[in-house]
Amino acid sequence: MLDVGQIRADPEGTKAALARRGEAAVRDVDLLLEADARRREVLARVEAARAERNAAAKAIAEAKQRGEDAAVEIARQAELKEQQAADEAALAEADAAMQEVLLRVPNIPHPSAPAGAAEEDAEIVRMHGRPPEFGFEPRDHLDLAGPEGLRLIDPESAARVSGSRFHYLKGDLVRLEFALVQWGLQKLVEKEFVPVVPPVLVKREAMVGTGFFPEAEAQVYALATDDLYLVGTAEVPLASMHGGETLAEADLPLRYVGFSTCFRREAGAAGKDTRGIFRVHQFDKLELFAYCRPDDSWDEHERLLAIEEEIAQELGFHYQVVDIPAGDLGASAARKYDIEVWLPGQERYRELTSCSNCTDYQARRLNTRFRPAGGKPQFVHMLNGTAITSSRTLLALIEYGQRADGSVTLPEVLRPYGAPEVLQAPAA
RNA sequence: GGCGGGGUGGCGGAGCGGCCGAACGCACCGGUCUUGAAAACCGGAGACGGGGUGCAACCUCGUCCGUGGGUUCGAAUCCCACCCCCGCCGCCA
Repeated sequence: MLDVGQIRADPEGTKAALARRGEAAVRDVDLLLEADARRREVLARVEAARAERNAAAKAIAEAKQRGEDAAVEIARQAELKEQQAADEAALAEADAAMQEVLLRVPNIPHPSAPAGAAEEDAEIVRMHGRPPEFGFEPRDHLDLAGPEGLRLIDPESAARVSGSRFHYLKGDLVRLEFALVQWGLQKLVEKEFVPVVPPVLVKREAMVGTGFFPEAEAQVYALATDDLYLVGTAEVPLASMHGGETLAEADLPLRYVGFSTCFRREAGAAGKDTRGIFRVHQFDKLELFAYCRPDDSWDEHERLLAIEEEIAQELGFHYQVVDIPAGDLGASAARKYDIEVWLPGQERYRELTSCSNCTDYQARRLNTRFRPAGGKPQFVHMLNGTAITSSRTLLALIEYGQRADGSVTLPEVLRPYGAPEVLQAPAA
């Protein structure tokens, strides 16, 4: 959520900045300013009326103290209340109108975020490595590990049990997932991230607070009977964890690494990426999350990206870092980097991880602040980034480790954490 | 799931329907005293929003005692719903 005071102070600047996201956001700023003006106009009247009634109530109290009869004042009070009712209702209406628009307006993109709205407008920041050479025609992860291969990924049974875009992960791939998680966790704990297993069912407030609602409501599974929502990322509970709190400045930055299962409806993705486990309804993820002082957030953003790159490099991936264009940013992000890994099976770069600076957008919605030395409380900045996923990281490892005979070897670094040297087909 | 108790400022904890934005204690900030500190004493301090100002200091008004409704001229205080915490019972991976 943006700062209304800031928008009021510089409406044209705000609109110009938001125009990089598209026209809808610009129109919303106008709506917001209208609603805000209306609200303040009514508010002035309502507050004057309230002041009058407060004074009258005080007069009644004093009269009663003296043992006098206050019937006349009481009658007057009833009258004032009557007159005020319409304005109070108008105020509630104006408030609601403003809130609605305010929740919809996305974060202001950082000036350095590239122009454009399409995936292709992303700027390549840098490349690492080069595409692996196999000396044979590389296969994709489903050929290698699916029903026709090592039988470690079973989408067919899952389709019967749960529907499309679900899968069973079996045998050595499960060991690999847990090894990856342990390895990642170890690395992040060394970097002083606090591990967290958060709740994956959250209330509506958490979804709104992190900016997933209203923008991405269609992507979220809802449990109607309990009024809870399944998170698509640990970002939601990690961002909400300190909601309403005023953090101590000395505690910043707060860095967490959350492990959670993630649930995504993938509405609107019909027919897209249906092969294998690239785009699925359920996967596990190790997520980076940081709370920091506003002055530090751009450094923190680079730091999170560097960690993601370190992970990708140690796993042996060839990738490019892209800077997501303003028009393609999620509502909460001011700037976002993706790491796109080269997939031998698809012969192209695909999103592996993502890393966003949401500045104070989520903090304002969730009311998470800190008190600078001697100053007034202000909103923290929040950032999030993917460390490791059980879908795409696993997928890439399978494709990178393949050999001519269809067997798959795994990186040395994971062996101490329980990963097998070579993936074996399960007994059953 | 059933029954009972409870949510008040940074923390603890009072609070009669009007004199309560809220006693008191701790923590905090400033001052006196002291070579310095501690102690003692004196004083000050909440958040958010509107207006007076372009900002700030400051002044002023409003809102906030878990959340949302209601009763009342007037609600921290009474009523209802919801959320959360604690206890006991039941059920259970």
